[in-house]
Parts: sequence; C-alpha cells; structure tokens
Amino acid sequence: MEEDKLVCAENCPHINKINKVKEREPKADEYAKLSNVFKLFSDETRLKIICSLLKEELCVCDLCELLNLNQSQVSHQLQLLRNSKLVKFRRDGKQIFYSLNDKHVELIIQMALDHILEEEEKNELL
Amino acid sequence: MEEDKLVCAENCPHINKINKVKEREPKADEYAKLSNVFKLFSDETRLKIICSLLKEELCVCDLCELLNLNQSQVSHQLQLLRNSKLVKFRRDGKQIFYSLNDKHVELIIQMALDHILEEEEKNELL
DNA sequence: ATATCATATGAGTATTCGTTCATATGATTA
DNA sequence: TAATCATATGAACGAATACTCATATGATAT
Repeated sequence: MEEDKLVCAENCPHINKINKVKEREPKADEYAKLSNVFKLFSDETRLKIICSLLKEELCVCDLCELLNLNQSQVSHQLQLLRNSKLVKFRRDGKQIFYSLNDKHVELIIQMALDHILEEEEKNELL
Repeated sequence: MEEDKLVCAENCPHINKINKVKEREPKADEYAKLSNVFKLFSDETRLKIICSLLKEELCVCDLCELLNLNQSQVSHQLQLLRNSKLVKFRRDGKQIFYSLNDKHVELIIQMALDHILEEEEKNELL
C-alpha cells in the first residue's frame, strides 16, 4: 500500500535548492521551443546547410553542390528549417534562394564552437 | 549514359558564392562535434536537466523531484551528459551530485532563448 | 553481515527521424 | 502548349534514440 517513492528519504530532495531552481527556470512551452531549435541544429546535414547560409544566400542546387547532397535531401531539410522560420526564401525564376532569418543563429553556433574548442584544450592538457 | 546531374544547368551553382562559403566553413570533424553538442540540448528531458543544473549543483533525486521524472530516466540522460563531458559529478555518501562542466552552456541556451523571444515578438506584430 | 538507500546499467520496445525513390508543382523556354 | 528545369512533397524503409522494467552496484546504517 506504499506509494511509489519519487525522492530519496533523508536530506534529499534539497527543497531550498529546488525552489531556487524553479524560480529561474524557463516556462514549460519555452522548453519545447528551445529543444526544437536545438533539434534543428542537431543533424549534421542541417547544420551544414545552416552554416553555409551564414554568410551567403544560396539556392537549393548551390547547397547540393557545396555539400555533396542530393536535391531531395536538401529540400526536405530546408522544409524543416522553413517550418521553424529559421530560414527565409525568395523565388527568382526557376530557382529559390534561401537565407537565414535570424541573427541569433550565428551566435548560437559560435558559442557552441567556443565550447568545443575549450573541450579540446582541456583534452590537450592530459 | 548520362551522369546524374547534381547541379542545375545555367547560372547555378554560383561558383563564387560557393567558394566564399567553403573558405569560412567549419572543418569536417567540427561539424560532427557541433551536431553532437546540439543533440544533447535537443531532447526536452535533457534540456530540463541542463537548465536545472545551470544555477545549482543537484543530486539525481533532486532532479527527479524537480522535473517529475523517474530515476531511471534521469540517470540514463545524465549518463549521456557525462559521456560528453557536459556535466561533472561528485559522490557524497550515497548521493551523487551533478553540476555543469562548462560556462558556455549557459550562453548557448541564452542565445537560443533570445532567438525564441525574437520569434515571438515577430509573431505578435502580425 | 544484512538490509536499505541512492544511483547506474542492460535489454526490450516503441517512436522519432533522416534518407531514398518516385512523383508533383510551378516557372521558363522552344 | 510541350518540354525542360529547379524545387517540393509523399510514402516507405531503416537507423537512431528515449522510455520502461528489471536488476546490479556501491555506500551507509542497523
């Protein structure tokens, strides 16, 4: 008849800490949006597309050539990026040119690169 | 007998642009590392764990209580974060306390939050 | 020593997600 | 108005992955 125990018995959970964390945490829907953004960056193919668009507006076939991917692959990934408004696009005749829709993208990638570089430095010290 | 055509025929691919992009792009192994980092942030459960650890060192059972997750779930996700060196941990008696291992984590999340907020502002203008 | 507590880990399952193949759409050119 | 070009889209398949359940481990307390 005991209830399932979620928390450990004694000192734990540390209620003070937990309340402190709860105050500052993102809202429930922000977690969903955040994880969705990171999901877009988490696939190597998409990430390459995003990085390619960092500096230059490019058409689908530029991306295919640049990244050595087939057209369907690129278009499918671009659709995901479009749906999340991470990229914008304009048609010019038969071609469609994509570009990034938000200046934060570059910052996010730069922070992650800094993180990776620090990891590498740590490893070199071993 | 024709080869599969990867690029469009005429103006495209825009060789100048492509070369320009190629100069600045991350190296091949950096893409893999980058996407792995973002993959860690891309699951909502892991993201909640990471955000909880932003301000406070917490034990497993704190995280269970705080996020309303079962112990196995939390431990499995912590293992992924450990393997990628995103968190560090110390044992104190029966409990194990986790904390973030890198100051860039907060910056990455903050940039992503800024991105989301800007998206929301754009939507409100409609 | 044994029981209990906090956490870790392995296997199995279900779901998510990326790629491929085939086809559709929408614009241009002949 | 056909044919072709650039891109989009749908369905199917396979791989990756998150969760659950059961069990193992390592520390403490009795």
